[in-house]
Amino acid sequence: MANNEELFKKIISHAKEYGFVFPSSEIYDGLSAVYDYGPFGVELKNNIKEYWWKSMVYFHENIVGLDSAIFMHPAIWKASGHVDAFNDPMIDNKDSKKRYRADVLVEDHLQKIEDKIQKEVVKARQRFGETFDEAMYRTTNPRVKEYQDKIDAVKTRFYASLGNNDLTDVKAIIEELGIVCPVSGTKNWTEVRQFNLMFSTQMGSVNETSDTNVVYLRPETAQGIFVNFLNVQKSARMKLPFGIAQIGKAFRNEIVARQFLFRMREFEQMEMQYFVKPGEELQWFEYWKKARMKWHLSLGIPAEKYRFHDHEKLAHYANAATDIEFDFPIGFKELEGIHSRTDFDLSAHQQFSGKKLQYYDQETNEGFVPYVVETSIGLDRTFLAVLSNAYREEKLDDGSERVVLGIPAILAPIKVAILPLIKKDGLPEKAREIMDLLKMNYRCYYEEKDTIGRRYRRMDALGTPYCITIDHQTLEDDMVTIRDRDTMLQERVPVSKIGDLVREKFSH
RNA sequence: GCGGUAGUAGCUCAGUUGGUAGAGCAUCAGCUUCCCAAGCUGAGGGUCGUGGGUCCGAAUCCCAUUUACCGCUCCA
Repeated sequence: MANNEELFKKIISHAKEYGFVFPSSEIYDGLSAVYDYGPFGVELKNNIKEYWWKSMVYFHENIVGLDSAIFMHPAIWKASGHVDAFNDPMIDNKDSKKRYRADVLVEDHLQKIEDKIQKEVVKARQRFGETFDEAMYRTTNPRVKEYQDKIDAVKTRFYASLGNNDLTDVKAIIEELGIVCPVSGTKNWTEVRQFNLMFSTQMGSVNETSDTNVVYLRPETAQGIFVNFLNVQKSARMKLPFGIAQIGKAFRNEIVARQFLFRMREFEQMEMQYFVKPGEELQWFEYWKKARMKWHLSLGIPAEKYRFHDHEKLAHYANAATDIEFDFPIGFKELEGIHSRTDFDLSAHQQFSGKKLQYYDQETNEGFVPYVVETSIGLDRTFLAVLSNAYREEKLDDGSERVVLGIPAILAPIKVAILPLIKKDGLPEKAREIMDLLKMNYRCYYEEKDTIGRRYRRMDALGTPYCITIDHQTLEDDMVTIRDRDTMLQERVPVSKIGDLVREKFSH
């Protein structure tokens, strides 16, 4: 385990040192759990996107793409359940480290006081019999009145503060009431905080803060697909079953966001929602489970790095769900989710929008709300999976060491490095000619500084699969050497064959 | 969010009981070099995470804050 922590740290610093990933806003001390992709990181990330997009959209005639906006109508998040799901004021006791809902804490306490009053009332009723006037009693008996006043004073203020989101006052009320933690028995509380996983902002006039102007940064890309279901189906003339694929940013205000790219507050998803006839969803669920695993394995990452984790407790919207987990240096963690979401989302939007979201089946002459099978993969997590799987330190036969990123060739940020053995005698000019042959189709990297060995090591550290070296002999026989990143073997080939050779190397 | 640990150059670190910052590698310029890092010469780069405080004087002591890591907690 300790070894893996070390490895994880090495990967993080390698990612920074070689221009893959930087902490966000670093010169201002950084911003927690936000990261920027550097010159080589963005290439790798784009390659992952392209590889996924092609496998989904290009390889399936019945899957089409979409790029919906990050801002969406606030009612969408009511319909999806995101607004209500996570909207409670919370408070922690510092001694017991237990977390409570602040409103529940206060209400429970008020209830306890009310219970005390009730006890007195019961006693009094026994004493006074039929003539007992409870309302009168509550306002006249000194002890009961004290309790009652306490409740009355706090109750109105409490609900007003809750309604106004005045969390400071909620905290003040907890302190004034002298509420103690049931576990630790102390009053050592943190501030009251509103936990809402959605980031919000206002649309329109900045001064207007009324609820109607609030818009959220989407916490998932899926809803953009659902609300466009009919637009896509009709405009692209899709028939069930069919899918809509989308790559895009999503935002979640995680309470604890940590572990490098694994849990970020701003992240990117690659999602595909597959619309099917009701009753067929589970067979499609199985289909996509297999298909997605196949995609992962096609990257050449060993199968033992992956596993399925079937959900036993299903979310409110699903009738089957599994995760594809990856063996990160921090352990097996979720990389992709495959969920059978039933008709939950489309039905909810149908209800909230008042618009029909049905598919009309020409064969049976009936309309119905399709069921949905979702595949949702974290782009940043895939990036991290590829990077951490690729990182290795090797001891070579001559006793020296090298750090290599064994990134699958098709995803590598730099495909080919062009290296003149020395930087004179016309070698750089020849190298540029070769670069011109390749740079239209492959991300190339030209380098003439330093000894050839050092340049090879630098390319290894970036994960460049092939280095083409130009030497004096090249000027005579028009042959270059191609050096393989993983085997470090070299072969000598004619310049005229380079195009074909490189194409062949990247074709699988 | 709570608790613990840490933050000195791009990286890895040194900095003695407080006395105005150093090494190696890396980077850049030039030389040298005909295939697997660490050849030669020179140069640039740090208000020691940030903000306050104590002191004649703070990288060093105190407080706050921020970021990262570890543990707990949370994860519709």
